[in-house]
Amino acid sequence: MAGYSIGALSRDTGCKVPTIRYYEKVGLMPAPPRSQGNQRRYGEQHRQRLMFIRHSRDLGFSQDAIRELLTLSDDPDQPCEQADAIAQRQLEAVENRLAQLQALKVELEHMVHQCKGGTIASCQIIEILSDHDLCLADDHMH
Amino acid sequence: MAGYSIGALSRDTGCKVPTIRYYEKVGLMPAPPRSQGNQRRYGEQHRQRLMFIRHSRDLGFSQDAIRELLTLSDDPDQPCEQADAIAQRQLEAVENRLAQLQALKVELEHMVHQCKGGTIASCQIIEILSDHDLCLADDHMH
DNA sequence: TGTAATATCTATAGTAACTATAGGTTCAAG
DNA sequence: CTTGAACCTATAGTTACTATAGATATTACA
Repeated sequence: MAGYSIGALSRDTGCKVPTIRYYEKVGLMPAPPRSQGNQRRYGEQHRQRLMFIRHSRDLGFSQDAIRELLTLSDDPDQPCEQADAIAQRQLEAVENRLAQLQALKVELEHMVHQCKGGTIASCQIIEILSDHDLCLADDHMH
Repeated sequence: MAGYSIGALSRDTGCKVPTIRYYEKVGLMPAPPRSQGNQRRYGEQHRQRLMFIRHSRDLGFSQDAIRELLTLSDDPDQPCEQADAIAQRQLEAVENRLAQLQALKVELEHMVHQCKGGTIASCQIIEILSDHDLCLADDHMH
């Protein structure tokens, strides 16, 4: 019986076995042929597709975005504007998240440096968390 | 009947009504007294506690971390080492995430700038996503 | 005081993106 | 041919909420 087992595919791609089955269930991966005993048998095109999915996930693309990208990549004659737009959106999201985390880091550093030991009664960390006015930026995320 | 309604508390704290009920269910907020008709009635101490929770969430603390922090703050004579440790841990997590996002941003920018329009067949975005070797850092997160 | 609009109540299910578990079957090596 | 690892399905759990449905309470206004 030719083809990778799900475990081999998993080792090959770094994607866990239950995750591969999950991707099949949600339709990111096609249902592969089965062995006589009903076990999944994958081929090269499955490996490619799974790599694409993992790489996209690593880059923070959502399942929905990946679904779009996969549909696009299945149709090589389409203009690539849409793919570009998806990537642009992702880039913007990442940039926003970066800015938020930067602000957050500053505030956490502030909290940590304020704490000089002692008891909770005088703990700046608890105090800062209790009183929004004591924090540096009024308007963190959302 | 004295006290805030859940809606008033929500407006006051910026925390959605179902979220307040949810916090009660998971034990972050205590069950408040009820009106004759079984509606929740909150007081000032509830407002304080909810603010603490929201602010902590905004800073990215997990529910578990907040639970710890709340236990600490309920016991003002404890040394504040533990609160400091929680904040430190949180700071480290934020720093790691920042580094990851930086790498990610670079790669997305690379992808986006490579794309010069055209069709999917020649689209660098799809190509980079398809072939891990084309990406800048081999080893993004996890 | 009556009524209508708004707010609240509970319980349950859904969200994203998986991970873990239980209980059973198949495969590959010795 | 046996045994242990890998595989199968189905279901439940994770985090931190959000949404829904159907019933009751409160409040504002006439």
